[in-house]
Amino acid sequence: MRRSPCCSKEGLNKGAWTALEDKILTEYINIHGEGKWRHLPKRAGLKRCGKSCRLRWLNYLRPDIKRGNITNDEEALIIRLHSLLGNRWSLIAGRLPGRTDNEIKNYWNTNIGRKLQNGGAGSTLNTNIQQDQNVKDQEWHYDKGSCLVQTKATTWTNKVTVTNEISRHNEGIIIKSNVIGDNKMKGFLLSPSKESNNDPVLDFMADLEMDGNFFSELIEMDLPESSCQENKILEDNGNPIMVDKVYLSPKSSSDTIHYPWGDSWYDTNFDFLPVTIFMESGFDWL
DNA sequence: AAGATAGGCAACCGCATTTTA
DNA sequence: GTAAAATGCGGTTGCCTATCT
Repeated sequence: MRRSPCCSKEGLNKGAWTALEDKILTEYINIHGEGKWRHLPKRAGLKRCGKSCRLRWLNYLRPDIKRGNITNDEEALIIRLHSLLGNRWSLIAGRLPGRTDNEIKNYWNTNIGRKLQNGGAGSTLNTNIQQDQNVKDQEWHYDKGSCLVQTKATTWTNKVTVTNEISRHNEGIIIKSNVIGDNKMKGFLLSPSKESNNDPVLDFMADLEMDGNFFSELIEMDLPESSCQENKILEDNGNPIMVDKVYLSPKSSSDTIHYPWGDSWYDTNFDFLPVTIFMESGFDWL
């Protein structure tokens, strides 16, 4: 037995919601709770698609929605999360209590995205991240493809090799030792297989299941001081280059790393600073 | 003052994934 | 196990308001 269609689109209201519709929806959900969106419009007496009701509730009517402008801290966090996750707005929103994915997406498109576009990534953003970019005469060795991406909001499916040893790299991504543990990252390296023609991001995704907690810990984990330079990485001569992902790199020149995809070796015995160094405050809930 | 343009945001649309019969 | 509905998500649209000319 199959389900019946979610709703007939005939005779349904579209466009802006009226105060009366909001009231009806709010009262219905207050009594019956969220969910069952398919049946909600009919039962509540709304001439709306269930999908529309859900959206209205989640983006506007929910009591825990935070109103008002995005704060500097929130903006900094959005930027940081976006550099890690890309346009995973729902996931980013999950880290900003009271903010919706739609709101963050709109904010990004109308504010941050524009800043980045106009001034170059990281160059005009008045954020804590930028302040921390002023560090350091570091020697950077880098290559494309070292980044973290999540395919879905709660589950990561990543292709990685996890090892407690220094590993050869031809098989693909390598992570050395205790990636997630006591919130310390000791020698965390990701790289694409140099033989692979695949997108390194995709390369990175398979084989290892990580739940939402992994991301929580990932956010909290130690990262190199300059990895948060908004899409900017310094070449050895000090000139910045623009990349489209955040790279994890060694902290100091004494820890010079030749990344695996360069057919070389690496030593992961170096320190990372906490990611929260880039945010001044307000992220205790992370 | 009026029309044009730009910006902001709520809502819609279509696709992917998950759930369920 | 399969197929279709339900749900979730990101991209896009279009309306409203503010600002500019």
